[in-house]
Amino acid sequence: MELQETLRAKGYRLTPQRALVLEAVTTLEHATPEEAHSWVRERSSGVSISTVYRTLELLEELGLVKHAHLSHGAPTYHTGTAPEHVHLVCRDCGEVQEVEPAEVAPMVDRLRERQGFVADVGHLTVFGTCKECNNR
Amino acid sequence: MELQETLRAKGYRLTPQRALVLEAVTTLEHATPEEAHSWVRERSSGVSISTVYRTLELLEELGLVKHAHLSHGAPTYHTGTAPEHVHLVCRDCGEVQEVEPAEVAPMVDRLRERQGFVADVGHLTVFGTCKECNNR
DNA sequence: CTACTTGCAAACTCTTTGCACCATA
DNA sequence: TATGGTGCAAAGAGTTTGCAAGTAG
Repeated sequence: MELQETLRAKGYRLTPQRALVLEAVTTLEHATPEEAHSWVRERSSGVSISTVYRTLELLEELGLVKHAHLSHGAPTYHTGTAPEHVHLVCRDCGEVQEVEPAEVAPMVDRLRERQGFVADVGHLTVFGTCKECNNR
Repeated sequence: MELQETLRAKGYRLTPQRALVLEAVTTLEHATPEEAHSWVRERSSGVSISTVYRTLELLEELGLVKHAHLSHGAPTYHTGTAPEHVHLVCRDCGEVQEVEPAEVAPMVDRLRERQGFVADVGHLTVFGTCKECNNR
């Protein structure tokens, strides 16, 4: 199993909790720590929220998950192995859309060329108003 | 005074606290609620942090200030009348750069055309690594 | 076995809210 | 003087941490 190896490579152990948290993030696709915790608890009721936080941090360090800020509150995690995508968050209806990095590529290229700044596209969240809300 | 009028137009009152908070944001250019509070306190020691939060929310509603998320923690406020700008935040050194909306205009246009999504450029923060950190 | 992990509870940071008193218009 | 505003303290989210007990390797 890949998780096992990735953990062991850095001296960490594979525990049921860690496997569950990773599975939660993978399954839910976008999960806050709270949501991941609920999902995990349905399978194994004793897992504490602290472990979820610790595990998410660990998985992120290992590159297995990434997070983005889609609201003012909690961050949302998604698998780090999934294709990168940019989040569009509508401030009126709260809807979250995912778009391909190609949509923002012109900006990324420009920033790299003119500012020497390399954008982390996978972490990018654009706030604004969606199509539906603009037509109201 | 402009602040006075803007407030009164919506039935709000001009108080010394409100004037101070706006002045803090204008002077500091980028201030977290905490930083604005400190600044205000140097002038008027009794002002409470709750008032700062309440005032920032109010000023934002009036369009006099805007906020962006430049770190995982507190939001930073800046005057809403200043020219819009995009924030580039380096995750290695923490430096915050401001660039003109023109830098991201191609992305904004593309999102509007293809997704019907109107981006709020003034709120946009791009995380990544800056020129200096890339050359290390 | 033993070092790494976990659960629990407490602590912490940032922000919001209820309420009695205060001050603007 | 009538609202709207303020300070204070307490309550809430979200997150982190110390520590004793548990467990993977």
